[in-house]
Amino acid sequence: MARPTVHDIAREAGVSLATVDRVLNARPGVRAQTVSRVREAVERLGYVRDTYAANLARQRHYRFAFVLPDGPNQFLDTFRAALREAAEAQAADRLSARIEAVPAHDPHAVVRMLNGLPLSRLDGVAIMTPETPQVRDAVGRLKAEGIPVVALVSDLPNSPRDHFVGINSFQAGRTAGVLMGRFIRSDAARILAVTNSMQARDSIERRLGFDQVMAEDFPGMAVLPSIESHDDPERMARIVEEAFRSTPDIAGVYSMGPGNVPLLETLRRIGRARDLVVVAHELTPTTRAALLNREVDAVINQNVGHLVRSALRVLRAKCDGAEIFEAQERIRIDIVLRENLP
Amino acid sequence: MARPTVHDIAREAGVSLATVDRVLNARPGVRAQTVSRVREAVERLGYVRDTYAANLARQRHYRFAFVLPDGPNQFLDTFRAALREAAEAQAADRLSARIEAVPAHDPHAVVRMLNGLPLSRLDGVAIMTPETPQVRDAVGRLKAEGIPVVALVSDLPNSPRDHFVGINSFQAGRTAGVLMGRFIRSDAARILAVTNSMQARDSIERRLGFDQVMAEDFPGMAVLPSIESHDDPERMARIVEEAFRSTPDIAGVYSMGPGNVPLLETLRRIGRARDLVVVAHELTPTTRAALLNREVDAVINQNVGHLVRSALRVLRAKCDGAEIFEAQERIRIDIVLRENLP
DNA sequence: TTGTAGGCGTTATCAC
DNA sequence: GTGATAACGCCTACAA
Repeated sequence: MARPTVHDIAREAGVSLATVDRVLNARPGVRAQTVSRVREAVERLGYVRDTYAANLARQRHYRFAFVLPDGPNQFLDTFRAALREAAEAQAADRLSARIEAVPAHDPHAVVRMLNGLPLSRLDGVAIMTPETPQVRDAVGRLKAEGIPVVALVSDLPNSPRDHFVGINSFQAGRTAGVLMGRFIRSDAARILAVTNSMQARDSIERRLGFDQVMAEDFPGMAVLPSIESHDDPERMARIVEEAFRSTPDIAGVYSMGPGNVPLLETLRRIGRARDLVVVAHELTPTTRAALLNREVDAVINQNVGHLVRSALRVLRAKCDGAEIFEAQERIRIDIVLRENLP
Repeated sequence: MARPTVHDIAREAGVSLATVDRVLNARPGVRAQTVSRVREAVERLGYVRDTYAANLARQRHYRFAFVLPDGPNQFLDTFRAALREAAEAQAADRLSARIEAVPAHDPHAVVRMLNGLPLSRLDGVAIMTPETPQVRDAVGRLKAEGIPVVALVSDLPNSPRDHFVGINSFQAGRTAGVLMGRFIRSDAARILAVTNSMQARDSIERRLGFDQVMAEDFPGMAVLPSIESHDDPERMARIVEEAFRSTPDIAGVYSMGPGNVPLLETLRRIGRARDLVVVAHELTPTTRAALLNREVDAVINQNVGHLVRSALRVLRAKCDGAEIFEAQERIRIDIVLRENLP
């Protein structure tokens, strides 16, 4: 009636505990015949290993490093908060997650950080950074040392990372596009696309998806060339004002990157904050407030809690050599409107 | 450097293991002074209980029953599949979840089931059923026996259930409403609202939310009185055809309940499947296919995986007398379009 | 190739 | 009130 243990298997198979353990953990030094005797007993009794006991005996612990860009960014703030919270909640489960901050926009700093990680006291690494050849190599070195690596939010597709935790930017852009097209109540319209930098692959892919939907489903609408703030609020104000001056019939704004604070301020200043359809990415205090006061119409979001928990689960699974449960790890593209704001 | 254990606490506080355990588990029979000595040691060393070891020593296991309506329903099918999957994945963590099927639309059967549950072999119950006074009493009896109870998908707000796992139907209706209003490209339109039964509280609340948004934000649109299929496909066909005959200028259909298969078949038959804005609830094989072929424009969804995992986590927490992590347990109202289909 | 004995960190059952 | 001591189920030296 009660769950069978290794003792039951041992008795059933007529061998000792150690032999059962060797078979269960696929260790060498057991005769093929004995192996199958044990396997049969496992099968017959319906044995499932007790992970609590196993982890206890193994003295297993998971020490992870999260290499994240530093600097002021509301998305990153909420992400870091979610990570700290999750790490704290799982401390009792022998998990620790350190945040390793790296100056944003400094690819060399990321590489230095990755190469300087204390490999002997580390069981996995999560990295949020744009891909460069040097980053790729650094990931390769970590993998060569046997350390699991996951890419976070921004994929490193040409590196040997084990897994990507995040959403497909192209699909996210398509989702933004269809909302823009359907929310604008006229068939012909001009749309302004804004980001910090079109160097970032995220922005490129989002724009690609956005344009694709526009071309397919809203042929009367035209998306203007992307304007770039380079993370400079004053530049943002200038280029947005300029765009509205030279193209007054803009009906929608697609904010592909960060910088929603200066963007919305500028729209407010020029008196266009309420009559436009605005679609932005990432739910932050700013976009949340803007949804509530109807300055932003839709936010395309990736839930930071999910990102964090998924990264932790995947790293754990990779450490244990366990399968990951794909369906659970797929990060959804959330559409957040004023009405379904969490 | 390594994590402190109860042994370290005992040494630090100058007491024995047993005393430390008594303090940690708030058991009686320890002098107040000794208690604070131990507490201080815990504080000083930063001790956190190892859940693996604790669960092992306690021989803790979690046996849950899920009381679910039987009968053909795509949402329930996906829900049951998700439950089986989650239960299997957590079998190694000493969790078992049985599904107790109950004839749908038979309140007495639910009550009989609840009253007949083997209380001595049960650590928690999740219930998906409409609220009736008898159900309320049955939940009361379970609680009186000390068994944690969660309501699933459909809340039992007047019962002493510990927690509700699901979404707010009113908000879900508002979300459907705003999508309908914004997706219809004219300012004046008639909208057909369909469900199986307006007896169900879910449908009532969804309709309420839907109407509220319509009145507030789309004053030119009119929602027709809800039509009810009573779970009869032929009746569904008849009433929908009739509605379109008597009101040909319908521009949108809001499907509040189950029955999307006969609804879509009927729309197809009368040649209206592609020119309407259709908003439905719950992502199922039918609504998924309809999103892909553009017969349905938006689906309001509650992720079954989340529902299941949340219910399991909450029941576990209640068994352990632990706090639940609210943010993680809030089920989101997912908006699913063709573009962000998972 | 197989078995024995002890330990992982916590809890529970005894004595004192 | 308090303290030894033996589980819990699994893993791992080391011995045979």
